[in-house]
Amino acid sequence: MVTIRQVAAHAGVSTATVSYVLNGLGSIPAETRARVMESVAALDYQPRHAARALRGRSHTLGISMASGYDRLADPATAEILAGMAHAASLQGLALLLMPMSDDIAKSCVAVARSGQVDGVIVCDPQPEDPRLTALQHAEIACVSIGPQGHTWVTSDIRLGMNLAVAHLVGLGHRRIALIAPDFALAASDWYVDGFLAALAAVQLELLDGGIVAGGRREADGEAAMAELLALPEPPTAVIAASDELAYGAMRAARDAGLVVGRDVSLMGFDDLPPAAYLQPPLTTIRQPRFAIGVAAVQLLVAQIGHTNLAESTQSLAPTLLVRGSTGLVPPTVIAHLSPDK
Amino acid sequence: MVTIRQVAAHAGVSTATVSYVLNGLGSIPAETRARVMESVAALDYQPRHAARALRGRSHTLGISMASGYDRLADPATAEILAGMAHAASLQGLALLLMPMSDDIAKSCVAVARSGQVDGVIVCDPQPEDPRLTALQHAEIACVSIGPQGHTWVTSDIRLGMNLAVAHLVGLGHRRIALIAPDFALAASDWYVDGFLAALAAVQLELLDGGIVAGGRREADGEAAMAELLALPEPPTAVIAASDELAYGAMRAARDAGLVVGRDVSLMGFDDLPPAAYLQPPLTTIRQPRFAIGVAAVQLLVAQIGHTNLAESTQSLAPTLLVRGSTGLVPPTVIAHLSPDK
DNA sequence: ATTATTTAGTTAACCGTTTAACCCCCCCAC
DNA sequence: GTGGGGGGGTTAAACGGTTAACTAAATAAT
Repeated sequence: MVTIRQVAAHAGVSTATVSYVLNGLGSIPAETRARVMESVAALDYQPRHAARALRGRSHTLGISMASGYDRLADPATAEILAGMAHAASLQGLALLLMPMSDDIAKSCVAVARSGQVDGVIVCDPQPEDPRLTALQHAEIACVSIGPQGHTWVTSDIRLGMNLAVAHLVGLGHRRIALIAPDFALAASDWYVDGFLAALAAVQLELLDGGIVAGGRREADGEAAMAELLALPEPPTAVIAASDELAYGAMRAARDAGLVVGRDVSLMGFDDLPPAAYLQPPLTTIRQPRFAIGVAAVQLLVAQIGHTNLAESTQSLAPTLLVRGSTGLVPPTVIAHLSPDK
Repeated sequence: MVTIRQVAAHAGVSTATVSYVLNGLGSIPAETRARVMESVAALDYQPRHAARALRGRSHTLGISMASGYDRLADPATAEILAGMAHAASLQGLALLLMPMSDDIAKSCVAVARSGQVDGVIVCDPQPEDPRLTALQHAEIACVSIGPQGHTWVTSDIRLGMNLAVAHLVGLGHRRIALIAPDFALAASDWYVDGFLAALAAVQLELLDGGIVAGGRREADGEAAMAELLALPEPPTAVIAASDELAYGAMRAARDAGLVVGRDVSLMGFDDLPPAAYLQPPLTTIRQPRFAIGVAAVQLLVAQIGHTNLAESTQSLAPTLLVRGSTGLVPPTVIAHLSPDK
């Protein structure tokens, strides 16, 4: 193991000089600098991370996953992770997947307090997430992926809902329903609020029974869609608050003998991998997951630099992905509705 | 910041005693142990990771992704990652996503030599991957995900191919073709070899033109399937070496007016998220990705412990997932073939 | 009764960097 | 000629643990 002392001896200078050269500090003339760099190269010197971290920062950001490994295996999470890795690499920072024990909040704070990471990105924060309160109490820099805590970044669900409604209205739909998300979700209100606001923006009234409780799983979407189709005056278009709900909704529609995209329009939210492969391919709102990862790292880095833990939040714009599951409002329905107008 | 010295003072012992208590070493009577633990709790002491790593190991495993963040965003990679996280957590180890620069091999070795990680898991190793040679040269413990280097873990493709062929033969198929994978893939030979071996095992001859060059992308699968269907005596069942190829193959079959699962059987490999949502749902060979991640961590830990870098490889068993894209061989074909027998 | 061993600790030397504080020499201004 | 200032370094004290080597007392063996 080559140490800074050996490099110093080889270059005929003190260890301090070597350190200054390597960190670009102090006033070192080019000639000395070159000599030191030569010795570094000749001895193939690699500074020890632990020794350096013992004084300063670790230059590592921690990623705290909610308990259970399914979150990490989730394609959506993976994309966020990729964004974080990208942004971190640009800054020369490493990312630490924090180990999780039974008590995540405790182990999460322990790793941060041990100085192994300079800050923490909290994934899938629950309302009143114990990790956030613990981290804040320990005065550790942290950013959450989702609207929770003092600093967070998330997808602008309201905007997404607006895009969805506008798209459907553009196709002639007037009777639009919403399959709501799991109410345990931190952003669940945003879907409903956003939907109502979007309807209001185009002066459309909420359908009777036009917002139906959904959930998280495909089966929930199926049940919700069945409920909507059983309505006396069913909607011509349905927005599901997640792709997974939409998968189920599509099955329910098909079971009811309807052709999705023709007889009824259906939209999802998220753009998960299967969306493009459904029959018909699912029109959906793509969440800016990569960008969310990038932004989270940037916010965290900013927070680590200036120790003022100023509140700072960011909602990133999702995008509309038009595929086959949405189409012009069926003519029969238009005929049926026109007398009312 | 509470240090071990403060804990020692509080408990009325030396720092050595505190260290021994915390690490479960030395001969410390229960009474003293309890007193120390009380002080630890009272002062809310958290050992500094860097200080501890400066002498011993870092208790962190590095994960090196091939350049480009798409790999990290890949659902398959995410599942492997989840397995690694699971196994690592059980051992109290953290996982470091190593930052990547232009020269991955160099930055990868640099992080390991800096002691920030005790070993490296190399994902998506290419044939003659520079990371592997560099790591080996630096005598750093490493395991690759894929058959490359001295220690690796991968899916047993040959076994998977056997399962696939056996399944199709069980349905009465005799004319089975293979859409081969990207030949740049480290395990590409295994698909072809495994296919041939599986045919031989049930005394079936390879169809004329029964192995067609595939690739990686969906479009490759589509072209390959079209080629197979244009054969004078087309196969009744087709195995694609990846789900992605199968997606394309399914489209080609549909475009040719065939109903997959009835007129022609189609299988994939991998079981990616869309597979279950295709029409019909894709019968496929599920790779044991989570288990691969677990095994990789275990192999790496073993290698870090005993410094003998003994070669050690592991092929984990994939499983057959029967869905709708495979079915009994069409009766017309049986009729057509029976005279030959 | 004396020696050997075990128990229960302590002391202090590391681990490899960073960085505040200092030093020396030369040049310049007054 | 002397004081001030800066360029180009050096010295040594941190940083916060771990652990080899040692000590002192108690217990066991001969």
